[in-house]
Amino acid sequence: MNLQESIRISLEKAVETVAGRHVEVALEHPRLSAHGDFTTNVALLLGGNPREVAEKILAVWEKPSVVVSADIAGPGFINIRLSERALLDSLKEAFRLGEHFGKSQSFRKKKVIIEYTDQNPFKEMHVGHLYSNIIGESISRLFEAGEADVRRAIYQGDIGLHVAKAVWGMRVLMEEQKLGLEELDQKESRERVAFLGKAYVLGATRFEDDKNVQEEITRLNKKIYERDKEVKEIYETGRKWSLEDFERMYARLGTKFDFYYLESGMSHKGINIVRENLKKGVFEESDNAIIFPGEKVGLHTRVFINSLGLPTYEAKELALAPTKYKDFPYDVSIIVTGNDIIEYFKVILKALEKIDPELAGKTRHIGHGMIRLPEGKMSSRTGNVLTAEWLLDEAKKRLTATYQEMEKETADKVAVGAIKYALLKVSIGQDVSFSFEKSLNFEGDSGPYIQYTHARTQSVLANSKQKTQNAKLNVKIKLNDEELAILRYFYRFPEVVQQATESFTPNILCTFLFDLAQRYNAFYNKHRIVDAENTSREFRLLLTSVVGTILKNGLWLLGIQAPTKL
RNA sequence: GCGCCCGUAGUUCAGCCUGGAUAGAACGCAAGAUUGCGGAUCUUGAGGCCGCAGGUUCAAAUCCUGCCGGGCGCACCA
Repeated sequence: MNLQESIRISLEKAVETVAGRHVEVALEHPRLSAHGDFTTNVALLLGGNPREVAEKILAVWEKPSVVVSADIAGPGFINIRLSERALLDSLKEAFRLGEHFGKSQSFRKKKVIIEYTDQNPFKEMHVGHLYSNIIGESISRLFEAGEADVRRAIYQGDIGLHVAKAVWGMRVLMEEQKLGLEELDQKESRERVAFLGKAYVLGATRFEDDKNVQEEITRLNKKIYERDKEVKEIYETGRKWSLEDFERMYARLGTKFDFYYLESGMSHKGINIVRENLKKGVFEESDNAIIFPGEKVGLHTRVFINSLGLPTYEAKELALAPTKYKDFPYDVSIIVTGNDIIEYFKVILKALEKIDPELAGKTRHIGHGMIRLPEGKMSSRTGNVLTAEWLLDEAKKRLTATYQEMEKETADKVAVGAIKYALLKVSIGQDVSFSFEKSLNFEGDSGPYIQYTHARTQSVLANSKQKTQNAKLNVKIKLNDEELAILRYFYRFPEVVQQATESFTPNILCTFLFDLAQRYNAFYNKHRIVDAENTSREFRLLLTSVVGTILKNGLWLLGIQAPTKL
């Protein structure tokens, strides 16, 4: 914000006079509002008695008019307080910007590609994929708010043993239930994928238990690779069901992909890249396989092409990077996956660094944690898999049971928002303990609470006879401490968005929105009762309008819908 | 054994990258106010050797080292 800039620059000038050299001044927002709007520890860094140094700085500082006071505190911090006028001006500025408040040009014209979700056809979306999706979508939107040119990508494992297991299971189930492909094809999308899910579990279970089945599935796997006539139709139909159902889910989640990459498309290219670089000495041969000797650089040694000459995940990943670049010459490439493959990615990036240092330098891997459900148990063996769909439906079910008057469509938005918020409010990389009770609670640090507060602002504005557009702020009014407290808080929004984007931390945005919502509710709860005397109507409406916009924009950045009525 | 991540209030988590003031929230708990309820709302409060031990620093939850405890990964699955 240029408010902050002007203070910093003038302060640096003062410091230069005192210290005789240029020193960068870091202006921070103190944790306690009693410590002012901005604070700096520059006096502590210059040497000498910090309090004396601070006094000297203050003596020569030509304060911008927005600064009303500056004090020395503690060991030598300089605490700066802004004038009411400055705070009110920032409110008006935010109001003027409206929908643009929080947006910036920080990433203007930067091309950013984000790969996330990475779920596999023939299997249902698991809660882990859901988590990846939620993070990826939010990061995409954060970059979009900075005017980056963003493309969303998904990489899907459409081939491999898991597919063969599912296809095998399909055939068995179809025979048992005397159902044909056409018949199944008529069914609803949800039923079809439930069938696929069942088929996969059957195949996976029997694969473990029965040697004959194991051989059969292995043979089937090869046939799928070769697109053998025997399996072509069933494979392609199953894949179609899967991919169609994914779209239904993406629509529900509010996400949409620009690029779809299939693992089967990377095999050939991956092999070529590895073989070429084998000659250049990037890779080595060992036990008939081609490996990357990661141990030499403190990483794991990994196989890129196995002894049968087939590319592994790593080789395909090497092919994916240039493929993406060809489709969209990016400045930044972000890949979101579970943190269990962090070590693999380090190896892949190291290999890529030797092959194409530029691409490697643009790539950033983000590993997220696992979802823990304390109220239930995880069991993938029995078919009691925790699917994303189940999680969303369960949340919706619980919500409608408690709030029976809520419209179904709204309930779904709130349920999805509740889950998204619960997952985004903790830092990426940590495991998340998910609790329905806490996530769905309309009180406390939850998605529904933010959505509720947003809806409240909209209803306040709708009920007010006075149009906010015409609201003129009487700057002569004396604001009380509460009012100032909210003003001191909300104008940091653009800064928070910026920080969340740069460091991939949507959780700080959650914290901010929650704090703001709390302050607003506390303020409003009082004044709808007391009314008029202590605060001006214009001020309340203007504030409501700005807070509403921030909550709306903030929720959008998190990928959460903001209904105007709950 | 080696590598990576984690350990903060009863619980779930921020804060650690970039060291600063009294370590913050939420839920839960306790007390009070109000109320047409054992519900709702508001106010206040209690609750912390920041895993342990060293080191660096004017200053350490934060940086470094060692240890203890937990999770994950360590060559032809993704």
